[in-house]
Order: sequence, then C-alpha cells, then structure tokens
Amino acid sequence: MTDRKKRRKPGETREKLMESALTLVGKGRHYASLGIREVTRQAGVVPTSFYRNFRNMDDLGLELVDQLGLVLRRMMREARINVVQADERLIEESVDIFIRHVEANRDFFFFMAQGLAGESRAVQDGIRSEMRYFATELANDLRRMGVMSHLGDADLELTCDLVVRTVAFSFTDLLGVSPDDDAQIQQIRDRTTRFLQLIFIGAEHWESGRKAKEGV
Amino acid sequence: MTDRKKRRKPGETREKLMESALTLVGKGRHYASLGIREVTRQAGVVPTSFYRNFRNMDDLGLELVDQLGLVLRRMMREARINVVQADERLIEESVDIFIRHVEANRDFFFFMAQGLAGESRAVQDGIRSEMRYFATELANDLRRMGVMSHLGDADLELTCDLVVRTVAFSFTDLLGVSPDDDAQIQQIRDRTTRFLQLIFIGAEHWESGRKAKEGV
DNA sequence: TCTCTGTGTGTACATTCGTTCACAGAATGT
DNA sequence: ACATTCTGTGAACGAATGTACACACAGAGA
Repeated sequence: MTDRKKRRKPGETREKLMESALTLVGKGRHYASLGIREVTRQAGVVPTSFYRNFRNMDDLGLELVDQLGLVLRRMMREARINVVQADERLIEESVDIFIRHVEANRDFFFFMAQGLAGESRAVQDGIRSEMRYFATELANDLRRMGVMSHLGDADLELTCDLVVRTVAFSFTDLLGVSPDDDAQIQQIRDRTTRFLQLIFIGAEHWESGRKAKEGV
Repeated sequence: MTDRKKRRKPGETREKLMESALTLVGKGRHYASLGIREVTRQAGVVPTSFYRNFRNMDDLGLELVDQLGLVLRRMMREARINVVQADERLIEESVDIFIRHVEANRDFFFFMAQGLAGESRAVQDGIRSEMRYFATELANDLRRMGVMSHLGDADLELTCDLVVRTVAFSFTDLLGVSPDDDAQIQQIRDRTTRFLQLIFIGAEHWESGRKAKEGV
C-alpha cells in the first residue's frame, strides 16, 4: 500500500505476465486453458493491465516462443563450448547438457511440449520453426566436427531432424516425473542416450543401407 | 420439435458427447480448453445431460483414450494382415497403413497428440500406456517375423519404442496440414519412412556399435 | 517548468461457465 | 398393467470471464 501504482520499470509488468503464464503451465495447467484474468491474478496485477502489454493470449504465447528461442540458443552455445571433440562421449555429454537445461528451464520446456500440439497455429509454427533452426545448427556443428562426413547434406539434415524430434519427445517423459526423482531422470537420460546412439549408428551405415533398399 | 425429449438408445447421447468433443478438437480447439457447455452445445443437448453420462471432462477424456486404444488395435490388425513377409517394403507398407488410419481417424489422433502433453495426468498416462502396448506388440511381431533376431529383448523393445515415438511425432506434422494437401502428406510419408529406415539400419548394426561405444 | 505519452488502477457490464434441482417421458422387469 | 429406473429437459444460481472506459501518476521532451 506504500508503493502500489508505481511504475517500476518499463516492461516489468510485461515480464511478470509472461513469467506468470509460464508458472501456471509449470504447475500442470495447459496453456490453452489459461485465461487473461487468471494470468493477471497470478502476476498480482489488475486484469486491465494485460491489454497494455498484449493483445490476447496468443500474442503472449508468441512472445514466449521468442524467449524459448533464446533458451534453446543458450543451450546450444553451452553444448558447443563443452563438446568440442567428436569422441564416443559426444552423445552422452550432449544429453547431459540437454537434461540440465530442461531442469533449469522446466516451465519453458513444458510450454514447448504443449505448444507442439497447441491451440494457436502461430505458436505451433513458431516452435516448429525453432526446432528446424536447432536441427540445422546441429547439422552445421556435426559437419564442422567432421562427424558423419559421408552423408550428403539432405541426409545429414534428415538425421539431425530425427535427433531433435527424439529429444523433444523426451520432454514429455521428463515432464511427467517429479523434478527431484533422480532415479527416474537418470533412466530417461539413459534411454534418450541410447535412442540417439541408435540413430547415429543408423546414420553411419545409411548410404549402403539405403542403396540396398532402393536397389531392389 | 416433434421427437425431442425421446430417449433413442442407451448410450446414444453419451456417444454423441464423445463425438462432439472429438469434433471440436478436430476443428483446432485444444481439449484442455473445452468446457462442458461447449461440448453439450455441439452435441445439441442440454448441459445437464452431460452429468448423466460423465462426471467431468477428465472422465470423458479417459473414455476417449479407451476408444483410441481400439483405433490403434484396428490399425495394428490391418498391418498384421497386410504386412506378412519381412521384405524391404515392410516399412513403407506400414507407414502407408499408418497414414491411412490417421486420415480416417483424424480427430482421434489430434486428441492423442494433444493428450501427450495435456492437462489431465490420467489422460496423459493412458495415452502413454497405449503407446507402450503398441511398442510391445510391434516387438512381438518383429520377433515372429524373424526380423532383428540378433537383438536382445531389451534392445528390440528400445528400438520399437523409438519407432513408435517417431511415428507419434509425425502426428503433429500430419495434423498441421490440410487433409487433402496430397503433396505435403506424401512428403511427410516419405520423411517418416526414411526416419524408420534410419532407425532400423541402426538396429541392424546395434550390437557391434554398442560394444564399440561401451568398450572404450 | 509544463505538457504529453505510456502504464497501471478501479469500476462496471454483459456473457459464459459449472453445477443443482425438480420434473417428464421412455424403457424394463414383474 | 404397473411400478421402478434410466435418461433427457428447463429454469435457475453464483462465480468467473473478456473487455471497455475514465482516471491517476511517473517519466521524457519542450
């Protein structure tokens, strides 16, 4: 009651609203079922304030997709720094970084998993676009590291796409378990690692295998 | 206004309600955002009727999961009939059947894709359980056909799990395109086929590859 | 210093929601 | 034939929702 009604910083309420939406999603609510009043309530702000910052919930969702893009880029950067040499630990280290980021940005990845089959087409496309970008960057990195050099560009891109999808699907596993159920998280980590190993082994033998299938 | 208020058949309204929920989902709405009144309105029934048949929307969702199970089993049966010999067309034929069923039961698969990251934990687990069952059956079939006979049970199950996940992720691709955009559907079909080929090639070389990774 | 613009507040209203209740007509078992 | 049970109806409620409007106050530019 002392400092209410003050304007702290430009964009402060805006961030608070986005954060509140994410928090609700993190608590198990689905983004599509969130209402304007609900979000403003969680943010400790009057409903009208919402319209000062967003036109509707879809608008807010698109902003969240942008921020999600930043999170993904941070994750990619860390992976690039820590995983430089292409040895047999490449996959495991990358999965570790992935799991760590999911735990640190739990709500964002909740939102991402929901958005893939969400209500707003725009959000859906946005997330899909982020995944494409991620796959492309992954392909570039692998090229740079000299991994899978026998694959053509299209085939490498195909492989990376499958990798990203597989990892993305692991969200839905990860999100189902409590954040401190280490045993179960370890199990998901192992399983994801094996999935990726399976894919990479397939990619290693891809050309020949593909020719064999197509030749007949 | 002639025959209103008649009770047609037991469970008729019940089916109409489930069908209406699916229809709304098929129109792009997210299941989590559907309300009781909305569903009953779509079904051409008074809101109160809902409670005669379901306790709440989660309850209806669980029934839908059960029906989804039937759809999946039908799909599996057709695949078993039409894909008997394990030749190089196995994957393509299976993907064909899969695509055909998704198109024929569009709304169900919408619901499934949404439910994986949905609001109701019970529905989430139900869908997850259906996927596990599907993967197990797939593993049995492959065993019976003598495919991947060099893999241990655990590794075969791992492979099938990845296959099911990959196919499930293709839903979200398929659902984004118009049902009669044949060119795009064909593209998704091809891409999915290649994903599976990649996985199976990986599985073929799995033991050796795994040992090589683990041995060092 | 003064004005203007941006941002948050409070009030308000029509609409929609979930849920309850008493009632009516068809089906079912005896 | 009759009582019971099952299923759908209509009206009604209190609560929550989206959105509009007028107002208040802080900071930026003159």
